[in-house]
This record gives sequence, structure tokens and C-alpha cells, in this order.
Amino acid sequence: MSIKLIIADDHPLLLKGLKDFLEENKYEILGVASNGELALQMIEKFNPSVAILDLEMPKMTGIEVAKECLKRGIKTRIILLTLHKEKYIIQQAKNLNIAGYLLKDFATEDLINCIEKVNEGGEYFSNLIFPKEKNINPTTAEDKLTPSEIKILRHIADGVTSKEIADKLFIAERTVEKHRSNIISKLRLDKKYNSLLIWAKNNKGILF
Amino acid sequence: MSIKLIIADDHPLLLKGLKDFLEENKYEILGVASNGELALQMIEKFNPSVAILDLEMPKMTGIEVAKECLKRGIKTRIILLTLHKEKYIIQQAKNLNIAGYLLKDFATEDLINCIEKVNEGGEYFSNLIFPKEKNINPTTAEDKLTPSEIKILRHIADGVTSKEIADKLFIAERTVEKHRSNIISKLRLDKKYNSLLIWAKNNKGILF
DNA sequence: GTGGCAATACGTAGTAATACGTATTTTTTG
DNA sequence: CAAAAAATACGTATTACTACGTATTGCCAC
Repeated sequence: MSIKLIIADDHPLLLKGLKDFLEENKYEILGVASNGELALQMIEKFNPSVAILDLEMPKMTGIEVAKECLKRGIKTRIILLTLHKEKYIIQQAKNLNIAGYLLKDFATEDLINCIEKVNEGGEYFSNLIFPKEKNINPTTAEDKLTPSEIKILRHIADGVTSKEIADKLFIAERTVEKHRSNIISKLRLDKKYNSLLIWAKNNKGILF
Repeated sequence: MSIKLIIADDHPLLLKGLKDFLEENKYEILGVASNGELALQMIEKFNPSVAILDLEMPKMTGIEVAKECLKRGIKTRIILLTLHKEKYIIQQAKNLNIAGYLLKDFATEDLINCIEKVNEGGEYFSNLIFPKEKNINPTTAEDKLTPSEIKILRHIADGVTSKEIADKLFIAERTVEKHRSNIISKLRLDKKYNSLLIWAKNNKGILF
């Protein structure tokens, strides 16, 4: 009996490649979605074992879909595909009951291993993020970003200056700077100008 | 008689999706390469009408392949696929006899139109870069980046400070800053701190 | 109610990036 | 060879970012 899947990605050819590949490997594709909203609808309708979702999609991100599934008590196991090599995501992913995480340049064997593992109820996080030689502990509580910090980060990711953020949020510029400093410490970024901006832009899709 | 193609991309599923899609549309795929070097070998071996190359691939970039084809007098028409929405590329592309340019999130109809146009000897540049309402003139001569400017940009893209760049190149820090200022003017970047760093990082693959 | 954490805001200080210029020297092109 | 372009370097000035701190208030959980 084959594993039943929903797949979602906004890139048509990647979606096609994924669908064809999975079908060739005897998986059953119940639905193919090009945006997050459609993906959620299909997950509800078809109740697949596993959903493979791109992180950044129009209408709803992969994570937003996962969030909504959790909220509605949907049992489908979720695998996220993304460009992000970021340990911080694990914190988010675990909280949202996301079972698998693959970088978008994965090898096809990784994909198969991930689906099989996740379908059995386990978890699978790409080796490209978590090399075996490193400590795989998730981000500790003291590194957890606060709601205000995340809000500031979103603005930073939009290329807004600290002064402008302060004006928007009706707080002091110095407060924004303090938040920035705290965030840099928590994320352990390089002590370079622009580290935070680069991080924020690279991780824009997971700031929620 | 179908158009004969070579396709190259380091992403296996995208490659698969692309290959399947093209074959379904009656194109003949002579070869499928996962890196630039292999792509070049296949172009030489099979002499396709059109080669569809990802810009950023291991071993040789799509542009490096194009360069080498030009050097060897290979007549294959080249289409580049990339993430970059950057007018500056046209300057480079034209110099290298690249006939087509598509953003990686293209619609499939765009791809077909591009192949057909390019195969007839024309050029096709994605509408997503060059909206119809805007002036499509290529970068003017006065906006052309000089060799020194490009060298500086490469370092900037690596996250190196002006002072560090100056040390590496045995020039004054003030000279680096002047170059930066000139580059910002030429590229008409936003007058914001970090515009140049963001641009450099986003366009790292085309700095040559 | 109490303690811990988050949010807010300030102090002092340094520096990297950018602007708008001028000028000289070197290299390239016609 | 002469002119133009590129490379180099400096002047003056501003500001956005970051560090390393202190402190108060507000909010939340127990």
C-alpha cells in the first residue's frame, strides 16, 4: 500500500519534477498545489499521510499551513522544503509539529528517506543543516526570540532603518537598537556591521 | 522537426521537471547536465540548437559556459535561467551572445515562447525583468562598471569591510569608499546604508 | 502577591558606510 | 601624441549600526 501525499510549491517545473519523481517511486499523489491556501484545502479534503510543502509560497507559507493544520487537529505529517540553512527554524518547526525539513537542493535519496521516516512517525532533518559532527541540540530557551524582537526583525528585513522602525512602532530609536543588540547576541551573529540585516533578509520567510 | 536542446541545472527535480515538460512539448533533449562543465561537454558533443543553462551551477556557471562557447565559436543559442532580476546582466549577456534570459520562477508559456524565439535567431528577455511600461534600453556606457569596481564588488559580496578590502588590494580605504560611491551612483541604488551590500550579495554570481 | 522575564529607554563610545566634492596620476584609446 | 577614462586619494560631514552597560516599568505565571 503506497504512501499518500500532497505536494505544494509555487514553482511549476519543480512541482512537476517532484510529482513525476514521486510517482515513479510508487508514492500516490493526491493533490498538487501551487500556493499555501490550496495546499491547506487539499490536505483537509484528502487527509494525506504526508504533505510536502515549500516554505515560501504565495497566499500562505508552508509554516502557516502547518500552523493551521495543528490548530485544526489535522494528523498529516508535514515536510518543509526551503532554502534556509538556519538552526533557528528547528525551534519553530518543532513547535508546529513539523516532522521533516529539507533544503531545496537535496539529493533525491534524501527525499525518499525523509518521506519514509516521517511516514513511520519519526522526524527527519536534512544532514546539510545538521552535520553529524556538530551538536544537534535545538536552540536553547535563552536564545528564543521574543515577539517584539521578531517584529523588529521583520521590519529590518524590509530594509527599514532603526529610526524608521521606531517611528512606526511609537518607541524610541534607542529601544530598537537595544532590541537589535539583543537579537545579534541571541543569534550569535558575526560582530560585523550588516550581519543582522543579512540574516533578517535571508530568513524573512520564517519570521512569525 | 523538433528543436534539439541541452539543459543544465544543479537541482535534480527542477531538471527532471524541465526535461519532462520539454519532452511533452515535443522538444528533443539531447543531454541533461547537473553542472556547467558537463553542460559544456554536451554542447560540444551534441551541438544542440539551444542550450538552457542555470546561471549558478557547480564547476562552471552558465555564464562561464556561454563565454567558453563564444570563445570556441560554438553556434548553440543560449538561454540563461537565474534568480537575478538585474538589468546589469543584459550588458554582460549581450557581450556573451546570450540570446535568452528567464527568471527561475517563470511561467511555462514564457519558456516555450523563449525557446521558439531564440531558435529563430531572436532574443528573449523575461518580462518580469523588463516590464513593458519601462524603457528597455540596456545599461548605458556611462553606467558600465570598470574592472576595479567589479573587483571591489566581489569583495563586498563576501562581506568584507572597506578597510579589509583596502588592505587586500594595497590601496587606501578612501579609494575603496570612492569606488563604492561611484558604483552606487552607476547602479542607481537607493540612498540607504546597506544598499550596495545587498545588491552585491544578490548579484554575486554575475560579478566577473 | 512575588519573582522572573520582556519591554522600554538611556549612558558612553566607536566605527563603518555614505554623500558631495576636488585633485593628481596612470592607463587606455583613437 | 593628446584626450578621455580609470584609478587613486584626500577634504568635510553626517548617520546608521554596534558594543557594553544601567535602570525602570509592565506583564505574566505560579
